Amino acid sequence: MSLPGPLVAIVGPTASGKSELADRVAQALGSSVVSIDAMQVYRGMDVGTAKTPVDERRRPLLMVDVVDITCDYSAQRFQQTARQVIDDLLADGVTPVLCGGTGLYLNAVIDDMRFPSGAIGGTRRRHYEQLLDAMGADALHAELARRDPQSARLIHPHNARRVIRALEMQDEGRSYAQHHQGLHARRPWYDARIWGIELDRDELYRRIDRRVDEMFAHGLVEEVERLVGQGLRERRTASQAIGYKEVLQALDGELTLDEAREVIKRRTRRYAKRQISWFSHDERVRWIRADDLERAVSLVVDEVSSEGPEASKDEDDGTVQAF
RNA sequence: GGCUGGGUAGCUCAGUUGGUAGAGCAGGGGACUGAAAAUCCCUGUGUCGGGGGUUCGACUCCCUCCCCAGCCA
Repeated sequence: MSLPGPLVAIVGPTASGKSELADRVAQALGSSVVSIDAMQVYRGMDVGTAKTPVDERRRPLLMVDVVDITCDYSAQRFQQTARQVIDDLLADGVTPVLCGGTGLYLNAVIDDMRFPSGAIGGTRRRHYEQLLDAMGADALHAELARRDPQSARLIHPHNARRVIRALEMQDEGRSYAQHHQGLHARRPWYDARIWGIELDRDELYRRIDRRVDEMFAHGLVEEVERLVGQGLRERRTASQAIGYKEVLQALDGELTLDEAREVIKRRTRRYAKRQISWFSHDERVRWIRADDLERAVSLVVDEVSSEGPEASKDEDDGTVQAF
């Protein structure tokens, strides 16, 4: 049984030029772009997430502005809605163009990733967080080791966030270790053609610096002020986003605006490194340089259109290490 | 021109009574199934400004030159 598809995915580190490439590819395919980004889902978070402005979009941009910042989103919710969106496009006979840098969300959508069904968060999580404060990370990890030694072995004691998650799963009668597959062993859910944008580190960092400066020029501070009125400070997910967190600190007088700008750049660089690390361990990704946009567009487009939706077997066709 | 401080890892600096160097930050690498732009782990050799000398041995002492900062002319 062949997988649904095909679909195209453009991935890569932040500020590498994914959005433009994806938009152009979607234009060529008469399709839409599906954003794979944990922060662009939030309504009102625009300049800080580098969301392509409406009037610059050649094709519809989906999976952005789907919730208010007061909502604490999750990978599972993203999986559900994004798959619905993708399936609708496929049903219309077009090739969806996914685009984004949130590795977990990408894999949650295009791979067979199953989340436990129980509820999340709420009082139980608060309970564990209080426990963490009271006993410390090592003791909490020891508690996990007592209840679920297999999972405890997979999680570093200091990674309290994941320790808590594993304890929650244990409460649901599940084990983190059972669901854990690592990045390598994932089964595809869709027939996805994944392209990664590659560029020199120096050039990437220059682009990041430029982008951050542009965000300030385009009203990042005003955007944050506006969102504060909507409760940004109280939200744990939205308020920790790069750019938002630091401007919030600046508004609180903990940083000067210039310091905030530097911290944002540094944090973005590190984020980019994590993205590269995540995507470079997926063997399906074919890396391309986007120096020549036209060439990149036709490379991606030709690859799907030459085969047609039928010939979509998920085989490793000699993986072009494109130019 | 004279005096006084300084010149040690990309940056800021430590370096004990002479035994060929070490922190913070930056940077690099990695993990990853419900917060993921999050969370967590690993990672520090550089002509100790140049040259000469003393010494078994000098980043550490002496001489000299170069550079920087401040003060005095």
